[in-house]
Amino acid sequence: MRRKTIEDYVELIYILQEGKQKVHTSDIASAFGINPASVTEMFQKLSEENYISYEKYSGVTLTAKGKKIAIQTKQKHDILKHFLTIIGVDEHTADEDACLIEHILTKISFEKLTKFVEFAQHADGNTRWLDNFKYYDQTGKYIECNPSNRSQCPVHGKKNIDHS
Amino acid sequence: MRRKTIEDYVELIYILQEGKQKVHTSDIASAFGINPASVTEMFQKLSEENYISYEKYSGVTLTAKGKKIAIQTKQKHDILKHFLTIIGVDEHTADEDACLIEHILTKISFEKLTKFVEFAQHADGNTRWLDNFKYYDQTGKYIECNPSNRSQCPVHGKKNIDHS
DNA sequence: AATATAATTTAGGTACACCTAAAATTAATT
DNA sequence: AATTAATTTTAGGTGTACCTAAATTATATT
Repeated sequence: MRRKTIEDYVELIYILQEGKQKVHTSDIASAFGINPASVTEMFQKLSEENYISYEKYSGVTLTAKGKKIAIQTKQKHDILKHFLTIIGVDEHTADEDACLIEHILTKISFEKLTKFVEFAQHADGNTRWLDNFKYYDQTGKYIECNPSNRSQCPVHGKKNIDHS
Repeated sequence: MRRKTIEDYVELIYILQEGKQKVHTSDIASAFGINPASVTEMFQKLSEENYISYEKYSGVTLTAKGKKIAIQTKQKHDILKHFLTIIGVDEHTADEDACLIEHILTKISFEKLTKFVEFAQHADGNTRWLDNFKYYDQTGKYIECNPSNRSQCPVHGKKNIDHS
């Protein structure tokens, strides 16, 4: 099995597992938009390699091994999605892109991206640059929000745009 | 053929084409680390779909259609790599990750990322936040570089770290 | 409880991008 | 020019994740 396949399946099982005991073939099939027969096949393989515990006709649950990977993958997904929304990507697109990138980004890049998101989240007066970025994104113009030109600054002077 | 396959091949052909007329089976094979026979197969398919012009035993060149995709893909690659290096990923890793992400990032995300890189590149005094990010990356501490605390600011007061 | 319905699994099959080994072609060496 | 060496292609084969159709098992209805 490919890394992407394992991660996609255990991540989805992890998410669907919330509030129910077992995840069924049909749950996965409809979520992925694939045939239930394909899911059965994957359940067998995932079970062989101990990512899930599986008994015929009864659905699956994650093993500790599977759960660990699910959590790691979901975490990557969330960070990636968060990053994309920070730079202005709509939630739906951010979700879709995160879904694909989560499997291939190296640990190094992921760590840097995590730090970046943390940094961008830190709102104690340091996020002015983010407003500036949004302004650039919308207008194509660079602005400098020094105290000296704050009144005519379109972002902090609150004249043209909503940057809530 | 998968989108990724087409893009990988035409992009590489485009890069290897520089300074020579034709790109050969063996060039691609060694660059991708795959068997020359596999490249021949792909040449046939890429030729069928008009991405390259191919004559047996004589190598290939990109068609207009292939070149267009190659350029678009390379541009995506460069932006992605650039972005990753901005947030502190080493060049080699940035290159590898860009290679994979370039095929899957949506147009929307790519456009936002492009803007972000442009914004980060714009050095007219607006990149202080980037220094702050680097500082956070290295120390885990958030700083605020107001004019009032500039002297004791570890980034712009140039006391602790090199942030050239 | 018997039967109808729904879900799951098995069996056999497909497309894709790779592979190896052998054949064909081109290029290099004597 | 003839032979050797290197490159390229053909032919047949592999693994992965999907598919369809049919068989099996579980669930719901009367």
